[in-house]
Amino acid sequence: MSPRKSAADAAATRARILDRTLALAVVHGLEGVTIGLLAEDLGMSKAGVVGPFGTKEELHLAVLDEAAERFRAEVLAPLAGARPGTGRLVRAHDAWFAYMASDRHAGCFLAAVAAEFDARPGPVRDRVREAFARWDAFVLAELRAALDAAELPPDTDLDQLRFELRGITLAADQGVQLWHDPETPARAGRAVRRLLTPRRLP
Amino acid sequence: MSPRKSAADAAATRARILDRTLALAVVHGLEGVTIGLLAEDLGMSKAGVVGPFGTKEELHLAVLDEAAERFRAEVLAPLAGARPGTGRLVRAHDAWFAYMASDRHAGCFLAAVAAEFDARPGPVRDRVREAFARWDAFVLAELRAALDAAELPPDTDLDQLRFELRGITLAADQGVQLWHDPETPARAGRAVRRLLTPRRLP
DNA sequence: CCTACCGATCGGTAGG
DNA sequence: CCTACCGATCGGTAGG
Repeated sequence: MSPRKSAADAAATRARILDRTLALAVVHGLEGVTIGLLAEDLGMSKAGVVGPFGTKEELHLAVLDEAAERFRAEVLAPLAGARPGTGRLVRAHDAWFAYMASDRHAGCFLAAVAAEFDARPGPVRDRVREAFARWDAFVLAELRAALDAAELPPDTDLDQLRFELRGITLAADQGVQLWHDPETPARAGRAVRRLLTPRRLP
Repeated sequence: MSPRKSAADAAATRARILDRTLALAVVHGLEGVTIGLLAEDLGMSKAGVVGPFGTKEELHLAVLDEAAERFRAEVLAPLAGARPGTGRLVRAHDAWFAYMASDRHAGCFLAAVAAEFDARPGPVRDRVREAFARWDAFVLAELRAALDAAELPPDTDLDQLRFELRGITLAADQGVQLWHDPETPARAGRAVRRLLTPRRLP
């Protein structure tokens, strides 16, 4: 407990811990962010770091939620008013690619944790799956709207398209994170357009 | 040193250690395979595990080479006699997707380590990059051969195609590892064909 | 390739 | 949110 602090102070401390955990996890992986490393980084005691969350795993889950929320706020929220369909889906991907290339890596973080925990059943893997499943649901809804609006050929395999869009985002993630290729966002944007823009036959 | 063992025995021990390290790293990540875990799994002492390699990092590098060699032997070697071009490139991807769906995961392992170490400069990241760069070189050579044989339109952006093929393999990896979707290899194969098969205009 | 051991660090708790 | 502390495990080494 923190008897000297108000509820607002406690929430601010929690937010600081989540922010640094996210930043360190991008480098070291979620499992690599030890309580000790985090305590030193924050200039706090280990007990102070774990306290607000209970256990390291609860902290992990809170960081995943924080990353998902940042991603939603930065990539999806600005498009809330636009009309569903290929146009908004292309812009959503462009926003993601720009977000990747910035120094804020919530999306890359989720992809990295997906790879880190894909063979380890448990609440962390479940939470990452849920984050990806929410994105998939968004993509499929946009594709269905596009199909209804005849922006895509009527026989389009939407699941196939969703799979290929996922591929482009993962390749973009690798292009940014592993290769530091500055052309990645543009290349990924072109790939999305190749997939979603109907081929006009001459 | 192991004064009671012949050189052949020493090599067999080394191979056993590498085999188990690879299997455990698929689950726990490369950093998650501690010397103690490995020693218990192998029924050996920690000194016996580290000895043949010197340090844990040398063991890591040896495992990366082992994975790259297995991948080469299982996916690329069988296609050595075929003619370069889109046909062989499609078959190489199909072989990779089938390999993913098997219980042998050297390819997935390399992708996982790429994500695990992409923000950690050092020899491990360098080695993973080299493995991916070798695959990229193969892909680009096939694409150039395809272009020379007019299997692709003359204005094809080969780097763009290489990027999109990388995306398909990463999406396939996630489909198998995170989602356990049995349709993944077929779906990924279709994606590769959509990309490499020239669109015949009516 | 084993035993025995090293200092450092792990996640976490008791108590304030 | 801190100090002080717990047993367990970390990577690695000395010596055989």
